[in-house]
Amino acid sequence: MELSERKLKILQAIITDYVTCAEPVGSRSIAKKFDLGISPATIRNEMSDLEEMGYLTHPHTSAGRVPSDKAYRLYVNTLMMKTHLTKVEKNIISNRLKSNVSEFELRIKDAASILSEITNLTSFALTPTKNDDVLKFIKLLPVDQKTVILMIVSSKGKITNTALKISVPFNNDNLELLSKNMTYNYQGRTINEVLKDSIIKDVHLDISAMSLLADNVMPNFMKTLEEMLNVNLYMEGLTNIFNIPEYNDLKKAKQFLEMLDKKEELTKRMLEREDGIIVTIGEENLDETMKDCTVITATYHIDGKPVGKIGVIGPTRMKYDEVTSIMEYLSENLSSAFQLECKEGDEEEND
Amino acid sequence: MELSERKLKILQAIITDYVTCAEPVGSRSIAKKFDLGISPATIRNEMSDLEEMGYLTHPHTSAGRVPSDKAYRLYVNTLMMKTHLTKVEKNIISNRLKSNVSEFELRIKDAASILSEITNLTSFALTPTKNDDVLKFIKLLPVDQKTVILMIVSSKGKITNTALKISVPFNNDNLELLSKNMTYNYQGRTINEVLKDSIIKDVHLDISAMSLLADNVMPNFMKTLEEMLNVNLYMEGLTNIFNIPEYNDLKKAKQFLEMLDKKEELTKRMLEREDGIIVTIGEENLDETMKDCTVITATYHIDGKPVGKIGVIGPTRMKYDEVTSIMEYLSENLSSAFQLECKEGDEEEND
DNA sequence: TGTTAGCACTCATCTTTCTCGAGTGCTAAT
DNA sequence: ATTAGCACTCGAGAAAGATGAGTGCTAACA
Repeated sequence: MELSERKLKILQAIITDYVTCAEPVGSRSIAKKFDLGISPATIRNEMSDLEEMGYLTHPHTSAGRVPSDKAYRLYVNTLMMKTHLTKVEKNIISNRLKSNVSEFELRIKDAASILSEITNLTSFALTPTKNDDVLKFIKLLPVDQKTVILMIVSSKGKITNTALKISVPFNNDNLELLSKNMTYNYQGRTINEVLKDSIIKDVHLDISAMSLLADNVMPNFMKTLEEMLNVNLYMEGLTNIFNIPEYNDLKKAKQFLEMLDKKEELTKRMLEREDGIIVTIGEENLDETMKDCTVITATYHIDGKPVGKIGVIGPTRMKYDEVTSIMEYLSENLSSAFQLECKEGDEEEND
Repeated sequence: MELSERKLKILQAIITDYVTCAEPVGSRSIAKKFDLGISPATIRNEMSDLEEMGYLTHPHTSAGRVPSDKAYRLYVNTLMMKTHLTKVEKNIISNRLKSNVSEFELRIKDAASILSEITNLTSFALTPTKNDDVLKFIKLLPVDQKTVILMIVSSKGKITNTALKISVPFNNDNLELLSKNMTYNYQGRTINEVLKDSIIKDVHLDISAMSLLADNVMPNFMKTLEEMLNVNLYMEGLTNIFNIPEYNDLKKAKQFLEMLDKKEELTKRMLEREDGIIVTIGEENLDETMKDCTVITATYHIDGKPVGKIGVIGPTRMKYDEVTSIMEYLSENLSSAFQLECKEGDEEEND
């Protein structure tokens, strides 16, 4: 059987209706709401065909039709049109992203926040992966007689520091020398390289006092590098699911929230996804617990490279057109927000 | 009417039973489970008295009795005995706090995590307030020709830094001079003082080039200080409520989660609470949305000063003895974990 | 041949009724 | 003062019935 123009129109009508009303759609209501020029009976026949073809399902005999995952897939791939965000929506997004917050992570969290507010879905944001982030310089700063701050700056402007308790005596010159030595050794290498390549794991220094200091610093340096690789996951709008009919049931809501509670797993799954706007609908999700959800992710960029993701999770019944449009706009805006701060900047040797 | 010894015993029995079973307690089951040497009929009479006195309530005629907030209050104040944590529990707590995580905030979050896992309640942790944290030194470090890192170290070892884009030319000497100047001006002052005292908001420098640089740096310095004052709230074990009979109802669960979603408000409320182990039961909570919850908070210390809080939120029916004991042990452990890292250290002038 | 009206049939949902039993409160006996 | 006995209450859950949206089929129509 083929998908005639009319079948497509009917399918689109059903999806449109179901997405907003969340109730199985009957032939009569389609005939009334959409001016297709055909009677309920005809629509019924077509619906029956569409069901046979796998685009619709039937909760039970006397209920209307519900779009299947396959139908949503078709809709996303070919039927749906990009919606244009209103100026108001655009303004909300760009204004809120124009952040009066200087902290990087907070802004990413904020992006997730905006996303959940506009879509009324549960959203998340992943902080950038630093896999191919190269070290720029390493600096040790004295705090007091036993404490040193280890500061690591990477090319993407990520700064990390840790206060270290040092058990051996040291002075400014020592620290300065070690800083330079470490910078010289690790500059331009990715964090992964430094961590994996055991050859360069030790800084060899002639003076024994310095060597002792290095012994104190190196384990913490490595630990800090490891922590730099961590990706954070922020979730927002968790309670939104209570307003979604699909989860109007304690068990379902519980399952949903418990799924999202496993943050490490979720993070892993999301990192695996390709770049760009990716939509996975129901059964398409590899994760068993997500088989009745739709996940949409978008990528944001720093220095033109995709480094992090934002996304939404919700029922398969969602306004795909609106949500994807919003995410596209939001991720682009987020990228350019970072662009302003983190542009170019790869000069060498400046401390 | 007076609370005879026997009435207290019965009340205690009812509380003990209700706290574990979550079902209204009948006279017969008390007589059976607790060897009080009196018959159900006698217990019924006493129960009737206890109800009159406000310690018990009656969902309906044919149901057993349920302890009131007043009963729990009595229990917490006088009836309850401190439970001793088992070695296993103690080990779990101290091992997990022995953190292989260097980042300060993560460890606090981890404490909340432990708390929710052991109590099966929803827990939270507040990061330290930095109200009376004094600035130790300020340092500006060059990254590239347009970027400078502003680093602020406070006495409690809190380090913050921000990458600043600078629109005027600068060199190492400039930065060094400005760093020293700022350190000299703000060292030893609390963040609040620096923020409020408008007199010292500007660093006055003779050389005009330096003045321009300072103009670039100061707004960000102030912004960063403001952000340093922020207290973070971490919540853990949100989905635990789904295992609590009291919230076995979509509406209740929703209300609960939505209450916790208002993080700013919650943070404020929790900061207002006194130090030490504080228990507020049901109606005792000022917040309307918490009138059927119990909140317990404990304080952790840095340098002997109470600076942050951990807490649990759950139904008024909870194991007060266990939970408070756990929280006491946990908060003490958390304090001493920080003690190790943040001890003394108040020397001056070292950069 | 495609479209439509008509009608019997289905089945989830809502409401009502009924039954069951845990637990009380009262009374009278100990 | 305590307790046994018994009638009474009332929520919870099961069973039965009513409702109505929506289908699927058939036969008539263009």
